[in-house]
Amino acid sequence: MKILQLHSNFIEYRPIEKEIPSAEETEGRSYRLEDLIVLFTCVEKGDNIEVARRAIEEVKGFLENIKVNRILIYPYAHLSSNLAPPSEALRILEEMRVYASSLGIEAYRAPFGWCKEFSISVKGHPLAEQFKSISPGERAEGGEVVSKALEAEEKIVSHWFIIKPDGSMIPVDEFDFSGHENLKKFAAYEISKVRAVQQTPPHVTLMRRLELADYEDASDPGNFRWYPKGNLIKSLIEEFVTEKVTAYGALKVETPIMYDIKHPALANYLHRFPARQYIVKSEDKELFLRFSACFGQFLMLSDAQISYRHLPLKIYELTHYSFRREKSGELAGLRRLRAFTMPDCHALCADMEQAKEEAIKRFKLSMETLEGIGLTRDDYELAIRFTKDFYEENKDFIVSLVKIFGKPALAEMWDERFFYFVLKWEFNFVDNLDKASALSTDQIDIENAERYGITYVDEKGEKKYPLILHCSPSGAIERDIYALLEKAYRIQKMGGTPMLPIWLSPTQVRVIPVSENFNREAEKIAEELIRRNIRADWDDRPLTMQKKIREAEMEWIPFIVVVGQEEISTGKLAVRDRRIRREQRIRRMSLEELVNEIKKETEGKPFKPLTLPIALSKRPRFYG
RNA sequence: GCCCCGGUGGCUUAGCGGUUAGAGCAGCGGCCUUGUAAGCCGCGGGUCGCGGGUUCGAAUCCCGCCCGGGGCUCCA
Repeated sequence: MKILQLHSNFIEYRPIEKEIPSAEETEGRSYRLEDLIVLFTCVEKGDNIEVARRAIEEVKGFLENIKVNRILIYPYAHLSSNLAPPSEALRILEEMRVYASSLGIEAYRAPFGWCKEFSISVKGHPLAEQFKSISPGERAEGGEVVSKALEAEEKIVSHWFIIKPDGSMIPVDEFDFSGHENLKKFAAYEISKVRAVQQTPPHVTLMRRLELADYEDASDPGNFRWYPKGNLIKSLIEEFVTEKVTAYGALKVETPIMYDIKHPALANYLHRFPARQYIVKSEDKELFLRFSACFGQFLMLSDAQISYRHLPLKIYELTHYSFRREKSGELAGLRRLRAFTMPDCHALCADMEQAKEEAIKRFKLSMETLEGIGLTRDDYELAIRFTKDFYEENKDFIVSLVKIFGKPALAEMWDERFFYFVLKWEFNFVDNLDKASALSTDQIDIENAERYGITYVDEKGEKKYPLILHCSPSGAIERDIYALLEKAYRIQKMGGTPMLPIWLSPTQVRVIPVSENFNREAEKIAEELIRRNIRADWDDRPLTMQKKIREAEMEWIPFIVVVGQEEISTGKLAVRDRRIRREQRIRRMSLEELVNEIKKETEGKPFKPLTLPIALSKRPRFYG
């Protein structure tokens, strides 16, 4: 159906003569209507009642906007070369009028099948003239790749339980959540999907104030800019996760970020994955930007020679970036982005026994990863999702995950399998707005080896399809930072001092001279700390010491060293330790003791220098 | 994507039909120079998100778009 929609001061029309034998009967007089929307409407082959109604619903929205409630449906064949038969067209036009009337719109229809003369006066505002095209069964426009999984998921029947570490499985509504408030929030979020908070997420304010990251208007929503401090934190976490995963034995690789949308193995997978893609056009090809490392790794593995002796075979990539063109309303600060950095580790396993064994290793790896980043077991909740069949055959395995986790977990059981996996678990963080987001996750995939032609040769020399585990031990790096910031905010709200883990603090030690006379000493101390691989800087700006301390505190710097005559004479530094409560916050210690304490605190974590000048007067402000 | 809310110097904001749009912070210039969360004075800086409309007159009212937030929905 095509509609030319005109916001008119008036229209006058007069039927002259019948164009077709089936024309409606009508008086030959002139008709005039004022202050209305005229809909020159063309019914096309295949249009149905649903199209008629949808057209009216769209028009109704417009009527409400411009505060008009009168329409004229004017049959107008010239808008299409694919006309519906006249009888059908008449039926649909009449349906439009009746439906409009039922919605309280004052609706008229010009007679069908006549040659008419008309005069019209169209208003001059920008919205006055519009063209609409409505086709039957139309869902998304623009020939976009819409996931079948998205549609399938709407039909999924889920059963919700809480599994306790002792193995008992209790329907969610019978579980006593006392002592498990966070799990209660998480379960409520997952099941009822109801939340009623309306405010900027705390981490968004913090990521800007701390000059970590910000929105970039010139890009697509959900694509962020990262300032030096944010980039440092992000790359430290990336390196930490990479070290963990490679220590676990994964082979680190790199694969392209875009793929041909028409590639046979990929086209199918696209439909099985519930996400929308960015499309890049290149000459006559269309490519989609990856939303995970799956394709690249699967294509690589399908070309590899793999023996049962190599299994379980682990392969890893840190996707910088993965892209998911989430609907604009779903984006939220660092919690939900369109471009994000995600570690993705696949494991090929010979059979379900090996897969379960490997899954347990990865489960532990994920806990160690999150806890290394700076979250504790209290900060995240476990969800396990599986099919009914899988549960019945692998109950012990599911319970063993909960046992390792050590807290009750939310379980979702599906009657049927809609996805490529039979089991999936995630660690979820619940934020200050009671929203839950997945961090670590792993899946047992029973479908993609075959789809991608990934095989291994077993003991008998036969080709077999392995099972594939898909794990992100930390989840998106941006989301880890979101969790750390939300956690810090929560601590502050409860009267504590917010801070980042010391290994992630952009400045670990700030040196402040009591006056300009001690600038030289302050600089020397900062330089010495830097020489010892500690991120130190010094405040050389012409401000009062009090103000410098205040600013250092607002930057969440873990250690502030004030240098004056006393320190020079005694050789002991006055160290303001952020981890300690107000009263005893200042500790006397030597530089050596300070260095050792930081080294001990950050042991086993990667180190990178901060790429900002050591002297604060040389630093630009990126925000505020 | 749909619905609701918002966008005023770099940041936080006042003004919400009627003078040259006002402030704090930051920046710049100067003064001050020893002890743990804001020292003092001065100066510069604004197509009031963008486009259109209404009006004698628009930051202010209307429409569209962009960006952000929230909700629906969805996910790492």
